[in-house]
Amino acid sequence: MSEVRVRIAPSPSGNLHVGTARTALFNYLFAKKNNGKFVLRIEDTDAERTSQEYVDNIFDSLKALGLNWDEGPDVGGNYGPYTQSERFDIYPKYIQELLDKGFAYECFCTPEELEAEKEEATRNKKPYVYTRKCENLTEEEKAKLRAEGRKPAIRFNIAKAQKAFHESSILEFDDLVKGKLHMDTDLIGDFVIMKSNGAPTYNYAVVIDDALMHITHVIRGEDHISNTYKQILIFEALGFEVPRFGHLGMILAPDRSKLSKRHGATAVSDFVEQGYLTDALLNFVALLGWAPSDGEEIKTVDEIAADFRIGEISSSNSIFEYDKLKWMNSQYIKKIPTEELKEMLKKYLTKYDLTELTDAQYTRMIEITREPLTLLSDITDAVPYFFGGKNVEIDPEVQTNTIETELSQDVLKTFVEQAETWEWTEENLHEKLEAFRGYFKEQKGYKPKFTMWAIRAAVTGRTCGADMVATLVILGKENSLARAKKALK
RNA sequence: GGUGCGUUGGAGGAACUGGCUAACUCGUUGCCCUUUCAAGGCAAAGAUUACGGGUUCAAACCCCGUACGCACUACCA
Repeated sequence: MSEVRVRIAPSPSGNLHVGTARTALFNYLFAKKNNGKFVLRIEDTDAERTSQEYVDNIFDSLKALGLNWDEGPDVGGNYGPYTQSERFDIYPKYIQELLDKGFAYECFCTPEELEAEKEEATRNKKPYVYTRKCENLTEEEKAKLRAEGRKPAIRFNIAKAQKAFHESSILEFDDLVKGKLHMDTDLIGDFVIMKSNGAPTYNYAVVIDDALMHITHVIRGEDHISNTYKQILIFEALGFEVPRFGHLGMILAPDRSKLSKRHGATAVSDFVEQGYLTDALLNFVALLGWAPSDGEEIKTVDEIAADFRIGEISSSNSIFEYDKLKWMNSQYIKKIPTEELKEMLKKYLTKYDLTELTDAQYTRMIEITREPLTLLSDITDAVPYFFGGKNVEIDPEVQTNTIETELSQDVLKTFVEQAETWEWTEENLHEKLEAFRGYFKEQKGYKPKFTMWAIRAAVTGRTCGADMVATLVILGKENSLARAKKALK
């Protein structure tokens, strides 16, 4: 059997979508599993919707995900170029072949005429299929239309191709994930393969590219199922070997509609910006439609590749559950060594003056605040009180409900007096505060929790946060006590 | 409207070619731990496998119908 070659062919009309990322992943896994090649092709035939910015985003996102391609626009390969707009000169040749073989014909219909036909059909509640009125135009008729200045589009002759290679009008293929799929080709209109401006259309260009790039397996979203029949026929008409196809279910938003911006992040770069780890995103997306055989969900791409079988992919749509992604992200964050994490988090701490802290203090701060992080960006709101020296912003509610209570004032007064003499190390403070809590509990019946709350509220302006002892040490005795004093009435 | 694909607890999903009380993970709830919030540990609740028929000793798995969802139905990709 020849080498397995798969491809991902995004259209640069937007940033790389998670759905595309998942498709890319499954292609990548399939290639890896079968020792094949993973090809990246940019489908930018529609110049109007395409932009270089998106091309860059696609490259960057795929790279960030670790989905490295063996052949592509930047790395090259034996079957380039890998950007459709650079392949425009190779498309006409096969159009001519199709024309010569009688599998395609020129169509002079105007958009208005087509539109009218369509309306007519919907008015009569008939399914619309192109009428093929240009199929048998004589040379004279064509010349006349050309003389009028009309430029023809080229249409593919479905019926002819179907008849040439199949016994009935039913076209069937064996899908890698969905099994046998079929369609009555009489219901497919003769579609345009080359626009009147000379540009190839999607369904035509993919076939030429896939054939010339020797793609053996086409794994893509199920929104392409209906295109598959058209494409198979072109492959056959041109005498190309037909690749195997595999169609994945779609990814839907929690409300079962298409995943769109209003649901939150949709592009890989959006997720990254929001503080998601690409490894977590990739792992999560792999679980949409696929399940590990050992039930262990947190897995590296290599582990997934080893366990991956295309036929086991679920063929139904799946819902993108942000909650589970968040959980997975938190699991991945936990695995990152602090040394690494503290660098990664700097990106989310730009609103603070990091020079206020020594490297040791900064490291300690990350150590004590990293535990509850779900998103990297959560760090931003978790650490404001480590900055600002003697001043800290107090939450108004905390001010009235916690700091100004009699209990808190009592605790703080004693704290300020006693702490003045304490040696300001974590070890020592730990002991001292334990005794401190014990004292209030025994003498006044204050719950340890409330005693600590008083101190925490005064020093951090909040009632919840990182480990209190470590926080005090990072802030230093001077700053800590200054804040505590300020809280006294 | 037509065509195609799909439907297992709130979500992801397991259950090999029909055979035990329908896994596991997220979420939810409760408990524990505790200087707070989390995290972590433990436990529980939650499914007559969309619905209705049929085949069979036996069906989530096979067949038929219904409903619902999604996709496609472009000189977009």
